[in-house]
Amino acid sequence: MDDLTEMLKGTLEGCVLEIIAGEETYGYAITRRLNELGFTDVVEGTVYTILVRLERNGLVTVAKRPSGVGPPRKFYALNEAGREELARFWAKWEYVTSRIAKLREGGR
Amino acid sequence: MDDLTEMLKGTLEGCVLEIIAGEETYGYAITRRLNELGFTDVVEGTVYTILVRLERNGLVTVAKRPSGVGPPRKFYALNEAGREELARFWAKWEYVTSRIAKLREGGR
DNA sequence: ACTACTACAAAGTACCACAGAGTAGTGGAG
DNA sequence: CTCCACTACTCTGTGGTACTTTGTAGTAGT
Repeated sequence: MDDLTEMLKGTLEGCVLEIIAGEETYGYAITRRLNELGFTDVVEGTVYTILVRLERNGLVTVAKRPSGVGPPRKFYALNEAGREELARFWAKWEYVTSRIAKLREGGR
Repeated sequence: MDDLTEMLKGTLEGCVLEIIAGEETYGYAITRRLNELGFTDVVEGTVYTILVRLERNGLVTVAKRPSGVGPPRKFYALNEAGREELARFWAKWEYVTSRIAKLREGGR
């Protein structure tokens, strides 16, 4: 699928949040997960900026742990604020998708 | 619904395209239509920049007509390239929404 | 050494928001 | 009759945010 960049604005952060909500994980693995899911063009650099933002906004807790196969990993987990933000994200997502569905079917 | 700005990036243009595909229309009316649909914060300025872009990219044809209740309106209609772009937009939209649905249900 | 794994920073781009200016017609106050 | 207010309508400049690109750099196993 060609360039999804613009369409991912504002949603990629929510996706990362959802992935972290599922399990405590780290940047590199999150990137791989997104790639698997079909967001093949997402690279580490993108994910790290999102993670930095999440941390700055106090939505996640961070723990550094040795990896055994490379440099230490920084594991991220959602805190309460993060779960609330995730809920808000899904609410917005549903709102937007429902309006667009309506538009598409020519709804009034 | 609070700030949808970021989530609309990359989709608003497609919405405008879809509206124009439905009927030949003009900027002000498109804005009102989007507002009705639930995108209440979208303002004229935003729509005009999109229309300028569509025209520059050769996706629409333009016709200026007197209005009777104000300055002349610029009516936009999709051309063949515009219809193709719209089809690509929906394909991307379906792709993204399906991947996100998968992510949400914890799909592998 | 080489490769895979992992984190990060800087510069660039695209899209939308905000705010304001400017044009055209209508209806009402004086 | 003129001026003003109001609505409809278009256009432009500035700015913010998020994602991309590109590159650096460090750790550990083969």
